[in-house]
Amino acid sequence: MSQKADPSTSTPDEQPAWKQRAVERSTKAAKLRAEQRVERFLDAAQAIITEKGNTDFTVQEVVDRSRQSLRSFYQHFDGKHELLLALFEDAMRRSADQIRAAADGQDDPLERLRVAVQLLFELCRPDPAAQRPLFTEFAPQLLMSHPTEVKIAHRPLLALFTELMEQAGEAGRLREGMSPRRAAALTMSSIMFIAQSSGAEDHETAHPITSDEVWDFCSKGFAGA
Amino acid sequence: MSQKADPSTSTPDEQPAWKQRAVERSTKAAKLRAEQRVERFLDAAQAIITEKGNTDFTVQEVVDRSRQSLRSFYQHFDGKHELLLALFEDAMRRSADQIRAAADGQDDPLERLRVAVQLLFELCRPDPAAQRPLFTEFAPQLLMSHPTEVKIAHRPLLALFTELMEQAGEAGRLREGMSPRRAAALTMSSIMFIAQSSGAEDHETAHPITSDEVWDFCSKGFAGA
DNA sequence: CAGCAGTGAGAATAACATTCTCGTAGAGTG
DNA sequence: CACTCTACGAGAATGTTATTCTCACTGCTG
Repeated sequence: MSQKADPSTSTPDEQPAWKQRAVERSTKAAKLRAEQRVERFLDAAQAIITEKGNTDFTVQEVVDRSRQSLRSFYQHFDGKHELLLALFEDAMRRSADQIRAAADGQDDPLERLRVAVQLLFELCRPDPAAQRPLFTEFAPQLLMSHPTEVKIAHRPLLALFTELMEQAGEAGRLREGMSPRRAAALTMSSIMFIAQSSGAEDHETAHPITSDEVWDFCSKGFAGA
Repeated sequence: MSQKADPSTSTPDEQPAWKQRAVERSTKAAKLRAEQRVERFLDAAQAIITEKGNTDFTVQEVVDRSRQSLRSFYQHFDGKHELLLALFEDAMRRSADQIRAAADGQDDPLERLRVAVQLLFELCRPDPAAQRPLFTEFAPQLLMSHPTEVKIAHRPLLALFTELMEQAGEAGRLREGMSPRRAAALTMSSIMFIAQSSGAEDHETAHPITSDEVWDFCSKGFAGA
């Protein structure tokens, strides 16, 4: 459709460097503006979520709050879906940083893991009070509709846990034949779902599962000798 | 609002036996018809889900398929939500039965548990081919919007796993101080979420987690000596 | 037969996400 | 400065669903 003359190279995608730079200069400003607008949408959405405590906001609300327009919103996002995804990724990244920081306070590899496991558990828990990562609320839904994107969002956390598992492995604290990567993935999944399930406890035989129990379970399983 | 004369008893809810029976007789037919209609809605919805492989049907589709009317649908269900919940509970119950049957084929308590764990894992796994319990697709979403109802739906399965854990415990195969009930809850949560996460693998470092790995993880954890 | 509860058919409503139209302000360019 | 071109704001228009409402009918029961 838009192929212009380009007889010199076999890779029409890659323009000569000078042209790239020229275009870039011409684009930089626009790009910057775009980023600012995206940022405003993101901030507005984050604020609304924190206020309302859930992710049931309308696009209109975000638009109004950010003092921009629907027109603009859909120019920058493929849809509400992408906005949520962006926020989710961000929250995941922040959580990973927070957990890493907490784990770094420990010397023993297993202790580091324990801290990480327990903190992740607390962060994923549906806490009515602390609206911090209420994204855990819509994460499960996302997990089904866009598993690939969720995997990407989980990456920072997975990387962190894999590191911690590797350290434990080098210290000979991992079970034989246990791949650090697998162990990390399995542990993360377990923690996150258990946290979700432990949401509304209070029924019949009191279920308030504690982070200690979770750690115990993940590290040692349920089987005896 | 509707209080009629009832000078004889302090419990206006309990009518004399003859009246109860009269009402019952008068009601029985209606009740039967209602049940049939509900059943038709349920069957129609189940059929559509199995066909389409997901739960994105419209109420209208169910109504058309069951040859009834919207009017009737909302007379029998509080909304689409209740329909899904009913189907979900049903699927859970059936799965529990299936797993129990499979586990009964084993003698050793731990083997029973292994079979149960692995089968549950397979059942919860998002299999594009087998549409059987595709309810796992919307279960996570439900988990957030109506945790209480989900808990109720999980009950049969939880009961089964608790039984199996107790048997293992009596055989001295459970870890010290491990409550069968807790072990069951933790194990179930882990399996179900891991199954979900293992959905779209195929990226980078091949993640096709197997049921063996899940069993290994749940039973022994990741920690070494 | 009259009344009533349940029903079918389908229009009306409500909420949203998403798209589209029109008019404008600002940046880059000559 | 005048011109063009792009992104933007404001908000109307569309499309999809769930949910409710209206009207007419039907089968039962007294």
